[in-house]
Amino acid sequence: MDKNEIIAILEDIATLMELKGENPFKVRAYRTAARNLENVEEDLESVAEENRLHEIPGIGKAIEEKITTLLQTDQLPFYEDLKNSIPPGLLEILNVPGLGSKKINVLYKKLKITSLDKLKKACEKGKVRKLAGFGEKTEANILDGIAHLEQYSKRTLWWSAMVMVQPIVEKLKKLKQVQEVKIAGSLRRKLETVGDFDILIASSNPEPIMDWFTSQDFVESVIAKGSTKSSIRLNEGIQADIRIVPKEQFGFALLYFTGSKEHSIRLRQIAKDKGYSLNEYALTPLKKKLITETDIYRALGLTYIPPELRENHGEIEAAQTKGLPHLIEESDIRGVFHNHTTASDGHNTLEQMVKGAEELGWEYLGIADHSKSSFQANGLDEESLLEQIDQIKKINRSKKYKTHIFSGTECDILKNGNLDYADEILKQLDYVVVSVHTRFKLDEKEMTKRIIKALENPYTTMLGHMTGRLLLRREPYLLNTEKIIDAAIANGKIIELNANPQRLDMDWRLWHRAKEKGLKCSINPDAHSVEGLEFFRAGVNIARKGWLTKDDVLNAWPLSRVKKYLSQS
DNA sequence: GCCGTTTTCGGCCCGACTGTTTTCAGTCG
Repeated sequence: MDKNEIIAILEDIATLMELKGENPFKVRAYRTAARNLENVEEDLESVAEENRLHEIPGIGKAIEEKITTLLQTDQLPFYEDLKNSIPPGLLEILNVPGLGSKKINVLYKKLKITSLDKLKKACEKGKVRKLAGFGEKTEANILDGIAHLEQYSKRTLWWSAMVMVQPIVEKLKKLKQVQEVKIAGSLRRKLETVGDFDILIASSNPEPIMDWFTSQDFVESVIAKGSTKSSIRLNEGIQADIRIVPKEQFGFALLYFTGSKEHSIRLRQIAKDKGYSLNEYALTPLKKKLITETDIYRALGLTYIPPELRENHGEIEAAQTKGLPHLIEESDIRGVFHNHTTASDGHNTLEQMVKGAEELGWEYLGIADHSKSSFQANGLDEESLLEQIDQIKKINRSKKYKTHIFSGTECDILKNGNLDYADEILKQLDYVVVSVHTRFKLDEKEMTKRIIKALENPYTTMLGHMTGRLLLRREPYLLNTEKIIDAAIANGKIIELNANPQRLDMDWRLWHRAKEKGLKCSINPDAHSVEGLEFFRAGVNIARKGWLTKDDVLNAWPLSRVKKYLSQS
């Protein structure tokens, strides 16, 4: 059993205990343990074998025993008993907004409600409103919640979310009562997908803003409306929360509503250790005026932590010792490598793509059309590829564009780990991206071996979209990421950060440790059109979440350094 | 269930909004 499965079980235990009405602090202990386990980068089995599990924060005697049992036997009687003691339907009821463990317990005990379906019927018959602590409105809200559950429970890609929320922010900025507007929450932290939108406003006159916000065309329904906080549902089905505070509290509120929750909890603990209390309005009893987030971090003995890093993945410790990296920025990008043209499945010609890159001010652009096995993507046969190489040479020589073009390929990794072109072809290219496009269902061992073999090919430059995941659509294929990262480093290969908003692969959670081990990154938009080049911005967001600096990223290097690197690799 | 240079017992982050109540519990972020 691997770490992720154990994390899932610990979280499950927490939820089940919550439903049983267990001591909330006990419940929290399991959640904390699960969360802290996520941050463990060592192999869990070795840690367990060396009896060091209890050294992980939040893991004491009881949870250590449970993890050990799971590692050794793949099962946990305690967990099985817990599951058997609770009707599984109660878990899905937890997803109904407004229903928590207490209310669900009442429903279960008084009305024998064990599923969403039974809950719906009880509401329709008017039984729920008669329960103590429930009423007509609660009943109506439950019915409403069930109706929307399926439709609205989905998360949204960060990129799509920004498209929805930006126009709202722009309109808010124009209201005369609004002094300042900022997007907060997971959107500000640039998480790959978001569940809702948080917007924060500074104003001394909130009522007109709330009236405006809750009455616009983009509002499907108003969930809550108060003088400082309101929640609406957008027509697209996503919840948007707006919070209005006086200007002097804006920094505190921004910090608080940016989160993450885990990061905020750590900050509060640090404040408490220093004899303060931190909330979304102030750091008390400190009298000194703290205006910005930087001021607040400083008062806590920390350097400023960029929102992307606020995940409690070691950023607090680093900020205490002034050890945070100088994160890569959009303006550091000097070109991109993984792009397609009409030669394979792209929508724009080679020259249109180069012109697009030139307009972005880039020094270079890499062309990597599909290889011959990718029939579905009109992959190039050897002859067409050689023609393209010639064409690129001619354009470069003509100096028609300020942007230098590199000849590459996105070469399929065949089932056995061989590449789709022979070495004689590959060696004529400036670089080679290798990717898996077929046979996704191999088992973990075989897939890992396959990819490592491709990384061992001397002509391979970088690995494309490592896990093949499509966010909110397709799970990653099975592979051992640790082994692949190690193999890439051992062979001097780069791993791509595919910046397509649906991919963002390799995941940011893996980058911090990988870069410390020496892995280099290439932020690649996987553009299939000129507009697609813009995806590099989503890639930079994720690179920042992965603690990457411009030195870690090949395509933030100047042309001369890139040329030198590619000629030597 | 975890944790401890005040503690091995008694805490554990904190505030707004809703809907139910007549002063507050539950839920949420």
